[in-house]
Amino acid sequence: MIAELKITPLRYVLAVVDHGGFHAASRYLHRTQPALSMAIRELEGRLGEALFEKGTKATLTPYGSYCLPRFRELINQHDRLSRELQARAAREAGQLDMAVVPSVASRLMPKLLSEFVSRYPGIKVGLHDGNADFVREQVISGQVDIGLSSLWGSDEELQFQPLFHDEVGVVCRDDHPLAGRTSLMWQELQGESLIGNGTSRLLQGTAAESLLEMHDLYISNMISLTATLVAGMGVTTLPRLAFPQEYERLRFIELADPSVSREVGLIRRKGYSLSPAAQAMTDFIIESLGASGIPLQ
Amino acid sequence: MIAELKITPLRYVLAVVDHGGFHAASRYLHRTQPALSMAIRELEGRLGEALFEKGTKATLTPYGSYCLPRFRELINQHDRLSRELQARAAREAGQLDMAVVPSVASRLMPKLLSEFVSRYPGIKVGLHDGNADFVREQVISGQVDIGLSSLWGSDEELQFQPLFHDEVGVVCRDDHPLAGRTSLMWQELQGESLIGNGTSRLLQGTAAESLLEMHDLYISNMISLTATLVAGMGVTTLPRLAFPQEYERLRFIELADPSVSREVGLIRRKGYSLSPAAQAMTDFIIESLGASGIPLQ
DNA sequence: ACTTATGATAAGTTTTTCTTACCATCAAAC
DNA sequence: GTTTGATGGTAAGAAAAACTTATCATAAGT
Repeated sequence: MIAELKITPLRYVLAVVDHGGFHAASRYLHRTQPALSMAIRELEGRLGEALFEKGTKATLTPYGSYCLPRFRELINQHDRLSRELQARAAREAGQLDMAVVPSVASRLMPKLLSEFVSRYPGIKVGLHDGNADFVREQVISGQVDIGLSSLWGSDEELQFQPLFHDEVGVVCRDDHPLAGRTSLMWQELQGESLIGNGTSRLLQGTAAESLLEMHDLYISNMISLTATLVAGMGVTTLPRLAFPQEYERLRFIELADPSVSREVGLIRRKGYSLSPAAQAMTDFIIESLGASGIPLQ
Repeated sequence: MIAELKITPLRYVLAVVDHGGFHAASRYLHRTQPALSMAIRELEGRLGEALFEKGTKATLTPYGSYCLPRFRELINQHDRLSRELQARAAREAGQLDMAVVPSVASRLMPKLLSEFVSRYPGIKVGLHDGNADFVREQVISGQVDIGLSSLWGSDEELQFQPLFHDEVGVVCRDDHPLAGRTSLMWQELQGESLIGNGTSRLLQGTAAESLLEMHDLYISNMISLTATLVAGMGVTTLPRLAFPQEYERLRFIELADPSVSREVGLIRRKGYSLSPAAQAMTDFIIESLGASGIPLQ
């Protein structure tokens, strides 16, 4: 038979000792003195030994003296835990990991993260980037709490919350014949040296699908792709967010017909709720991107 | 505001997880299922975050998964403490120190202790021996829990529980003229070479008091005293318990007139209660010595 | 479709905890 | 020496908490 030591009576014992009496302790605890007497007597009954001497003064027995620091220790452990768990629930502490596609990582996350950490100083964020399949995999396996990417088709295991549309356009060097245009139709790309990349599958199922067959070159790595474009070896299609602004010689021209876009949104496991920290990030992202509409300049 | 996490609802959470559901857990805990539902819901309210998913299955949320091992840890600490304190109260564990005079240490304690440790296998005993003043000092200062000695006069700080009378007699070598006697009167010691020792003050206030003035020699150390007696350099007075039986050539002769004795008993601090272990020892000693009457053979 | 699980909810009961009111004891103050 | 103001303990009833019974809605198994 193991006695259930409730935390409250232990606190009463500490208070009586610390304040030197039942009355003083009762004032401190906002309880009446008999409440303490009875609770402590109850505790003594459970333990099978008196904690306080019978006399008029509130003096500990040797057994009580032995118990006191142990009570204090248990209470401290309790309070520490309670505080920690409450802090997590209140988003004042915690940890979250998210997986995002590179375009989001480089164009969206810097500003988002800096605002997030200043709003939630206690939360630690882990950011992992990779292509859409990587993001999907990480979310499904539970390696990360949430993902930021686009999803093709519906997924049984995932829940997708759309955030914004990212229009696909053509990227070429500034001396290319099409470079000065603000928009164009897919037919105008006939005969161009078109380079495929990881986002090319966005064209599948659109009027521009036949462009996919024109690929002489397929480059998945973004650095290689841009270097190739800068070298003037061809053009490619990219969502606007994935267009690397930092290259002066590259131009982005909207694809007006057909209008092709990917839908970027939050990805999470279906049927699972989020950790408080991940929920905070989710709410924060929806609030940030939802309010400002299109997130890019 | 720090939330008070009661131990019982934490146990409920563990049971639900361990048994894979509220119903299974309720059977295990001998509670009804709504009791668990409500208690856990209450706990979730305190923490400010759900522990279980809302769906039909009893699945932990990520927050719940985070909490679970911490709940388990707190409960383990609680149980360990509860068990330990109860074991002490039940005298199944603990520690006690006692101070005794050398005669008690060598003649009484060996048997007493061996019986005590077999009766209370969990209790550790520390035995410290010294003269009556040492015992008194150790008890008053709280260095030891109890003392076994005789007390002269009443002491404000000490409580004395008499156990038995220890008669004073004369000790001499087997070739001494008095050696064959079974009892004698103090006058018969006139002219003898009387050696004083730590117990000589027992004669104070008795008819034999004048013997104290006859001391040519005073030897406090027992080994030295016996060596001197064995050397035939004189006689001394000792309580029977202090008479060292292991010396073949020494004889103990009762002092019939006046009959002088010391009262040996338990000494403890007045107004303080004993630790469970010390109480066990006290009870044991009273039971052992009280029943058998005179403890010596 | 029917049965049998699951957990949630509502109302009422039991148990626990606390307060009010009072008592006994002790110590310092008048 | 009595009085006063502390101390803590006790008893009865009120308030709060925990639990049970009864019932429901929903999902999964047959």
